[in-house]
Order: sequence, then C-alpha cells, then structure tokens
Amino acid sequence: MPLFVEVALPVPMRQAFSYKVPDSISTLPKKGMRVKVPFGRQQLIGLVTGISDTCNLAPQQIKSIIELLDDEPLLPDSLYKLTVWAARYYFCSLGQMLSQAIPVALRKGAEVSSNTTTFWHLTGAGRSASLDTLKRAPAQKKVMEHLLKGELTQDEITSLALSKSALKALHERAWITQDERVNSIDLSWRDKLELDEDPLTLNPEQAIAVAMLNQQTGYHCTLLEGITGSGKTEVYLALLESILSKGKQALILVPEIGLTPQTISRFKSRFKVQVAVIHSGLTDNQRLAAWQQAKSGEAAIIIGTRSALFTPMAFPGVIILDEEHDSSFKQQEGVGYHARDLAVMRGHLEKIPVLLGTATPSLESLQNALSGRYKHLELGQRAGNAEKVRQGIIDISNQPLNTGLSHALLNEMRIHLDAGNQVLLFLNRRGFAPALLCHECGHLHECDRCDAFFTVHQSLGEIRCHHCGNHYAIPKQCHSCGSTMLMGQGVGTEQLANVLEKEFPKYPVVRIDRDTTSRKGALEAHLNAIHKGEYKILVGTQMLAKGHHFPDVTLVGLLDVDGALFSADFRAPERFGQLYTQVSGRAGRARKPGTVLMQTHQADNPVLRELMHKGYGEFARGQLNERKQALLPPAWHMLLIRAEAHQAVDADNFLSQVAELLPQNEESEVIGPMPAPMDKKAGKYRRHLIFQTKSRNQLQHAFEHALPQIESLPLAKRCRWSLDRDPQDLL
DNA sequence: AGCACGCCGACT
DNA sequence: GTCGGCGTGCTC
Repeated sequence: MPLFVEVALPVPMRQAFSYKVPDSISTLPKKGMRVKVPFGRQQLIGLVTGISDTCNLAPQQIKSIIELLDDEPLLPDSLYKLTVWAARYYFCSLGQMLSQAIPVALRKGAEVSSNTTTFWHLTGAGRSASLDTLKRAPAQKKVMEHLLKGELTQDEITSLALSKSALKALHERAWITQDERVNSIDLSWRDKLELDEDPLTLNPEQAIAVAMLNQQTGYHCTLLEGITGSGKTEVYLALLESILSKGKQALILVPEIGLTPQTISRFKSRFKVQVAVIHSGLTDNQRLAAWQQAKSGEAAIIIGTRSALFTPMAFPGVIILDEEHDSSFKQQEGVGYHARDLAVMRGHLEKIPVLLGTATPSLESLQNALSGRYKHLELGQRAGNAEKVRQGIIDISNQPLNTGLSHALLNEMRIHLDAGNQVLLFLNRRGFAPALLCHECGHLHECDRCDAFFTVHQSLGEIRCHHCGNHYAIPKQCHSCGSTMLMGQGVGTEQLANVLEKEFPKYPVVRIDRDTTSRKGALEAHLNAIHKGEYKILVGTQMLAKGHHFPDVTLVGLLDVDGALFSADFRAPERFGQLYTQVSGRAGRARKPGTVLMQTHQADNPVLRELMHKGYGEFARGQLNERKQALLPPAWHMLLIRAEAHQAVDADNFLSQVAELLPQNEESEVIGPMPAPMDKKAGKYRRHLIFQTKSRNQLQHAFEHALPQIESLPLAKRCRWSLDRDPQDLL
C-alpha cells in the first residue's frame, strides 16, 4: 500500500506539500521528523506534518521523499504544538514557523546525535584469530589492527575511513561485533543541587515575591515589576534554586546577551550546573550543541535571546523573560513573532510558570497584570541606600542653543564634570546633522530612493540615507540652485561630540551609536573604557540606555524629548517613558546622587509632568487609558498589512481590495490604505492597511477567512506584501 | 523564498 | 554579436 506524507517546507506558501514514501525508506515516518524532498529544481528539508495512505493529487504530480533524516520527532510535542499555534497566530506557513524553531544546523540537515553510541570490538574468535589469513584482505586487516588496540565507536570508524564492507565481512565471520550503549548524560544536578556561592539575604519584598512564586504549580504567568536596583536578579536566582533543586530546567530569555554580561555571570556563578548560553557569536554547530544539551537535560539553565525561546527542555521547569518590555523580543524581519507572547503560550503548553521581569512593564503586560490574567508582584525598594534622583525640565522655547545644548545644561554639566563625575547625553540622531540645507535657497537634500533627508557625516565626508544606506560625497554645490552655501541643519551625535570636545577640552568625549559600534566588540571596548573612567562625557543614542550601569555618571541629559513625544508611532511615548525611567534609575547609583534633565519646548506637557512626578507606574496607566480611548493595542488587536510596489497605485489598489474583504463594524475596523510613514523607501512606494478588532479571536477568524481570497487577488502578485500581527512600530 | 525562463541595454 | 538586468511564474 502506498504511503504519503504531508511536509511543511520553509517557503512562504501557506500550505503543506504531499510526497510519496518510497519503498527504499524502511523506517516509518512520523510527525515531526525531518525529510529531504525535491521541490521544483531544488532540494529542501521539511518536517512531516501528517501521514496518510491516500492522496487526492494526480499521481504524476507527486514526487518521492529523498531521505528521512530522523528516527524520532525533532521537537517535543509541546514545542511542536507551540509552533503550529504560532504559525496560525502570525498567519505564516507552518514550514516558515518550524524553520524558525529549529537550529540552523538542523535546518541544513545536520544529524542529531542519538542517545546511544555504537561500539565495535573484537570477539573471542577475533582475538585469537591470526591476521596472516587476511593478507589478501588489507581493508579487513586494517580494521583488525585498529580493534586490537581497543574498541572503537562508529564515529571513530568513520573518521578513520575504515571500509564498511570490511567491517561487514568481519562481522559475518564473527571476529568482530558491535553493541549499542546509552550515552552517559550527566544529570547529577537533578539529584543533588550544589551552590557555588551563598545566596544573598533577601529583603522582605524579595522574600515575599520568592515565596509567592514558589507556591505556584503548573502554568502561571507573573509580572515582576521591580524598579532599577530593587534586585530582580536575586529573585530570579532564588526561584531558580527551587526549580533546579526539583530537578527541573530553566529557560532565561534576555534582550541582547552582549549587553548583559554581568547578569549572565551571576547565573553561571551561583549554581554548580551546566549553563548553555546561546548568543550570536556561536557557530551553527555550537548552537546545535547547546540545543542538544538543553534537550537532553544536561544543561540545567539555558540563557539566550529571542530565538532561544524554541529550545527544547527534557525537564521544563520555568521560563524567565528579563526586560520583558524590550522591543527586541519582537522579530522584525520575516515572521514577526513576539518571544514574550510565545513564552506565555509555551508556559501554558508545558504547564510551567512564566516570569516576566522589568522595571518598566510594557502596556501589554501591565494590562494583563491589572486585569488579573497575570499575577503582579512589585519591588519598590532599592537595595542599598542610593538617593533618589533629582529631575528637571529645561524649557528651551526661545532659548539660544549651542548645537542643541542650552546654557542651563552646559552649566550643569560643568558642575558635574568638575566634581570628577561622568555625564551622559542622549540624542536619538546619528551622524553630524540630520539634513543638508542650502543657506541661499533653503533646499534640503533628499535621498533619491527614499522619502527622507540625507544625514551629513562630516568625518566620513559623505551624506548618507539612514533608511536605505544610499550615500554620496558631501556635495559642494546645492543640487537645486548651485549655491556653495551649504550647511548642516539640526544636530546629530557626531556634531554634538565635536562641539563638546571644544567646549570641555579637559574632558574626553566618547560617542556610542550604530556608527561607532558597528565593528564587532567595539561596543564592549567602549563600555570598558567608560567604566575605567577614560571618558568623562558620554554621547549616545538609545543603545546606550540598554542595561548598562555607569556608577560614575551623575548627570543624564535628554536632548531630544520633543522628537520622542511627537512621533507618528503610537508606541513612542511608552518607549520614551521606559527610556527615561531606565536612565533615571541608573543615574548616580551608590553614594552619588544623580540628576536627570530633559530639554523640551513643551515644558508644560502633562505626559512629561506625570512621568516626572508620579513615576512610570502612573504614567503607564495613563497611557493605557489613552490607548483604550483610541482603540489601540493592547486594548484592541492590530494587524498591519504592508504593501510595496514600484507604482504607488498598485500598492494602493491592492490594499483597497484587501480592505473590501475585511469586516467593518463596531468591533472591527479597517484603516487605510494610507502611505507608510516612510512613504518611499529604497525606490519603492509603501502603503499600509491596518485591521483592528476588539478581540483577539475576531481578528483571527476574520483574517483567516479573508486570507485565501487575498492570496488569490491578481494584484497580490504585482506587489510585495507582508503581514505584521501586533506590530511594534508602524514605520 | 529560491530558481529558471525570458526579454531589453552597454560591453568584448 | 553576448552578458546581465530583474519581471513573472512555479514549486507536491
């Protein structure tokens, strides 16, 4: 009887493909095993998603599997289910989602080392046999000579390039034999957990949080809202101790490994267990090794970024997601999955607790905590006796500015610098100047491929578009009127650093942005130098705010508050509130009191005032209310449909047709099509359509219904389009 | 997503 | 005359 399998392939088509299982394949394929199949003119590796003895395709259309790559399903059932759920939720093909969920090495067909090892050794007959009788079988003689020295594993046989047929012949002669032995996996940590250092004494808040967490059984999601310095990591460690001592593993997700080496080393140095750290510096094979350690249960703790969410665990115990508000947990390219949301779903499926930690909860998690879906734990006390920061607003309306710096800020900087401290300035614009302006005709030089101005990079002698990478030498004459009176308009980090060097010649300046840290290890080197005090003035973009601790920084200046508050992006205020809270929580730790100053034209802005005086918690609740009023996430649910075409009308018409296919009523709304905030990018026109519904299920059902019709629209082939569920930004 | 086929501009 | 640009179409 012929046997057919359904295979999910890493292609964007939302369908499975059927293949015949040839007689040459003796093992029965099972759901979740990898197969190599012919696909068009190429060969792909996919996962079996179904087995059946019938197929309704015409026989000549069906090809056969080339190879079955596994002898058992690759993923535990819970992870397979998670992936199926995610593919449905994010409206992508199962194959695409599955290929996100397995290590690259396995995607390329690497072998999963099995739990057993095959050993070859001599039999009694073999030992007493005379090698002279093998004169005419040199290959067999070679095998015998090797085995006389001791037994060999199958892998060693392969690497010694010993002949397979010689092995077979000797086996038939009963001179040699093989046996399978279960690999010794060291799981001793499960029986007796040993600590490498003593836990710190918890303060009452921490102790209560740990007690609450330890009470839970099965699935539970907890938001741990702990202000900077309140000791969240110590709570994680205490929770880990109880999980590990039960013989269960922990998966810890962090925004970016390179940025939090201190936190990682705390996990590593507390327990005498194997810790698998999955970071971007690993090769495909190292990643696979870490994956297998987690799968076998050898690694008790697994620490990684977004993609580590899919790491299988033999003894799942807990998932901890640190800095849960961080936007890097949402994948931006391809399938835009959110590791935080999937972590919660994984916790459900594995029946284990999930802990989300942050000083500045995302509005999504805050809403869940307030509504009671998540348990809400708060840590409000700072460990140690750091003093509260001084905060202030500098009103720069009608104030003379020196390259974006007010007198008030410069004076304050001088005081802090002269006292021997460091000063940190945030400016969210890279480069020298955000635009090149003609002083005579007022022409601003615009990228010819995007709807954006060129940024001037003085040191590189070029103008560069930050949206597509397009760049030219700085023009000598205006492109519009030919005047040579060209000047930079606005201030970027490069120019700011230059001016500060002149203004404060005694104090070395360092600039941290994507331009100065693109080289691998450059960021770490800069951070080290800052910690050693080699620099006194730190100029940087958002990336300087992420998880760094600078104990000698006593003054933080935010130069471009207005830009952050008045953005086309509905999440901009939330992100600003998080940034502000993170930096003000870090200014002046230890004995030194810190000061945070914001320059703005909107000194009376109620949002700013609320953030300053009432703190992030109140601010976030206010923002949550505004989102509810505006029917924005997380109150409503959003799907962003992006379309891109050479002709703007193609994208427009396509999205209009999509809009027709979607329901519009009191609980379901379609906005657009409208030009994307960056209308033209890299020479293509971009349009957006937003589909919003009151409930998650409405969105799911309505769009699932519309999707096949959308895919069959003729225009769907004329433009490039993509779906982004729960979009992080609309740019 | 790849990969091939296919039809129009600047080069040996 | 060809090499190569990317538009379009197909993949069990």
